[in-house]
Amino acid sequence: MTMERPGRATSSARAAAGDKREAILGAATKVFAQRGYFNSKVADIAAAAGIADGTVYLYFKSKDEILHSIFDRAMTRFIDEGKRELAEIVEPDARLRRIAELHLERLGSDRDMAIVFQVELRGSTKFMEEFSAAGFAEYLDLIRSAIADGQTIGLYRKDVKPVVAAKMLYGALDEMVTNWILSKRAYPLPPMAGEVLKIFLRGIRET
Amino acid sequence: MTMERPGRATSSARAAAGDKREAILGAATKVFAQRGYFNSKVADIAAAAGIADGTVYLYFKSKDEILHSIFDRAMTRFIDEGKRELAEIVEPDARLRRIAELHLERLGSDRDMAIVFQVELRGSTKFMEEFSAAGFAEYLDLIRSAIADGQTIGLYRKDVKPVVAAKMLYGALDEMVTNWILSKRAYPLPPMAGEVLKIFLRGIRET
Amino acid sequence: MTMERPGRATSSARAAAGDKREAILGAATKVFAQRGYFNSKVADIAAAAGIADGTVYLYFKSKDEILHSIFDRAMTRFIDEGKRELAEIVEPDARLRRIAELHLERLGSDRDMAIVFQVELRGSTKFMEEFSAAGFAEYLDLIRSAIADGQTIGLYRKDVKPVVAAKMLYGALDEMVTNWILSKRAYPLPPMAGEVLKIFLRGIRET
Amino acid sequence: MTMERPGRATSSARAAAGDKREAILGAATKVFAQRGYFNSKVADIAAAAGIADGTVYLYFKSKDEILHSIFDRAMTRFIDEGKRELAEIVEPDARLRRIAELHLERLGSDRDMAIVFQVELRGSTKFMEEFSAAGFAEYLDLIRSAIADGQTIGLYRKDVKPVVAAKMLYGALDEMVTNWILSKRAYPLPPMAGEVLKIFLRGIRET
DNA sequence: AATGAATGAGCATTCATTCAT
DNA sequence: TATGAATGAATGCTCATTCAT
Repeated sequence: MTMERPGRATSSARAAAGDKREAILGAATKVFAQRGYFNSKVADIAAAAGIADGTVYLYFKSKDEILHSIFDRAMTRFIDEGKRELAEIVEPDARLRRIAELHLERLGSDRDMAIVFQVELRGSTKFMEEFSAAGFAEYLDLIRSAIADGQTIGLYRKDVKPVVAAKMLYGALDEMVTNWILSKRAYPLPPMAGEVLKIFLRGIRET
Repeated sequence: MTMERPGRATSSARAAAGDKREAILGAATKVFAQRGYFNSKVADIAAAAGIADGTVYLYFKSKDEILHSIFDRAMTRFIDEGKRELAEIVEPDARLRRIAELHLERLGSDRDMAIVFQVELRGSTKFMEEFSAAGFAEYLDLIRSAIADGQTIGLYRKDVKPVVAAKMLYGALDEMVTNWILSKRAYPLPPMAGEVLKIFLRGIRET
Repeated sequence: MTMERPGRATSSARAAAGDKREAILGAATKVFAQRGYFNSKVADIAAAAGIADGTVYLYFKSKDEILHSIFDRAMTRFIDEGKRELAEIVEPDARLRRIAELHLERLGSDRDMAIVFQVELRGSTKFMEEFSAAGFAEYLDLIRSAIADGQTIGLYRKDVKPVVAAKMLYGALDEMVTNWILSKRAYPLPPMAGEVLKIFLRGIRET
Repeated sequence: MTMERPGRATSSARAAAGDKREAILGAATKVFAQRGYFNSKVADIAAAAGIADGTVYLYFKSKDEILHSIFDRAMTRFIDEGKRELAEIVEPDARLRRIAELHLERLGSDRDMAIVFQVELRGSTKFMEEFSAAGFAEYLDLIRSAIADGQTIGLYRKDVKPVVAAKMLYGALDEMVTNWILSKRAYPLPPMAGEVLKIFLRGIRET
């Protein structure tokens, strides 16, 4: 990683700017996941990224901004991918299923990232409020509208509030992730989507 | 205040000691809720409790132990109350309903405590693991067994795993609390129990 | 300094608060004089005062505040003493002479303090402006009014502007101090007052 | 800009080098005057000079050397000009007058330079000592010898020490400059020379 | 000569914890 | 028990300087 063959040094150095930012973000994700945000030193992150302490500040204004960037980057990716994946799915059941699967696939594919999302990002009301205001509201609305659509076409019960049902599904998925993180056993997370939906969809289905 | 007549010193001191311990715990809950665990100074807690900084260490070994004690105290109370309340309820639906209600009533009645539980206690995997190992497992099992009972008597579907269903219900309730905390509007939390169960119970019911 | 005989421990501890503040101010004056404000570490000051680093912050909010306090303390003392000394002197020549003597006596009696005043306090326009606005204006006015008085009674020439003459005297005294500080030879500063006045008073005297 | 035809490279580069050195010195004077030496970053200077940070080090060994160079350059200019201007003036009064005028003209014509001289160069005893040893001694001697000459020809009092009188004049002029820098009002500095001399020359004149 | 990304030593300040009274 | 002054380890961030290109 540090040593490069001479012949490739130039192209490698050129790509370095973006790479280094990514390296810091990756290192920070790992470090935050292991020690927690407040217990992580900037020096730890720099060391994990293989750079000098001061270099961190060429790419981020503060330790706090690193945490925010981890969140922003992941959220942007997640929402972009989500929109693309859901673009052609109109059937409510299918949409909710895809949402749930994506949720667990995404977080289940990167344990460190998941830990940061489930644990570190919640360590302060300040951040949670920002999180709420940012991507979360949009995400929750995605679920809510699918449920509302299902009600419109008579697929789902009209006596449940779509917002509440959406929060419920989100909360259930969220709990699956948290449990997976804390579990000592290593099991695949995505299959839990089916388990949750088995109950949830029956619960909101019109009889 | 410092000097007591010998004859009464012991009992009085004991009562005072308990009171002061409670005062610190209460003050800490408020302070942690407002500023977050890592941003709270022991001096803040002492000031809020109306005592000197050093006195805190006569009752707690460290700042960390205060957080733990807040959790332990609340969890003990919650579980005790839960056991008492649920002692005579055997019907699964009713048990789950009572559990959900208690969950939201308890946290909905003390916003600061709720913030500490929903936010601060999750700021570190270390604590979450301890939390998991401690009361949470027991709590989750309470839900799980009610569901298993429901399956046994043919009330609930046998194709859902009780553990998963239990986590799902817990996650849903948990999300209701988190949303309530972060919401700018002040609404009563307990009624959300009904909303959640409306979906959940239908979702696990045998048809 | 650290060890006290038991019998005096209490009163010593009681006096400690004021003493410690003084100790820090004294230590800082010495350290600033030796290394310069910007090159002095708070740790240096603490060490020189025989206390722990953090203790400094129990008495001062910042390194900057220490410098300000050195100035304030000295200025207050100087002005108080000046007012007292000058209270009964009305004759302009005598007043100017006493002012000049006090100026050089005061700074000549504490070389470190003098260095801080002549060198460190001038290392920034910011501080010089504050200095200007604070005691300096008052001090200069003391000189100015003595000269103006002299003009009124026909002792001093009316074709010189009192403000300019005042600045001139101040500048001359100031230069004596600066030269004294930088000089390798150790000579008494106060006698320079006579030398300066020999020229100055003749310069402004009505013929 | 970087590539030059071989034939012209040397002279062109040499000129550019000198220009760039000047540019850095000019930029540094402005920056130091505004923010103070210790609060100025080398990056600020480079930016103000329109060059890259690293380029500064092709012309100066350190930040400190820049300050020294500013001083050296100005002092050399000042002394050269002084010698030229004073070459044909032998009459003591006239010499002192010309010295005072030059002093105030020079500093009064470049406020940033004046600030650096009056404020920044005095922020450390170390520098002041060097300053003393360098041009200042020579400058002071210029004044002193003029006064001594005046004594020899019976123009000035013999009971004043030429060195003290020289310091006094210097101190007075210096104070005029400092006051001018700190003043919020913008007034011409050179006329103050006359005001100062009006008093000073009378003060040293033989009666 | 010029660049500017990278370095890493350096430091003011905070705050959990201790302990003499 | 209670106090609160004192401690000193800990750390985010800055910035003069270097050096590969």
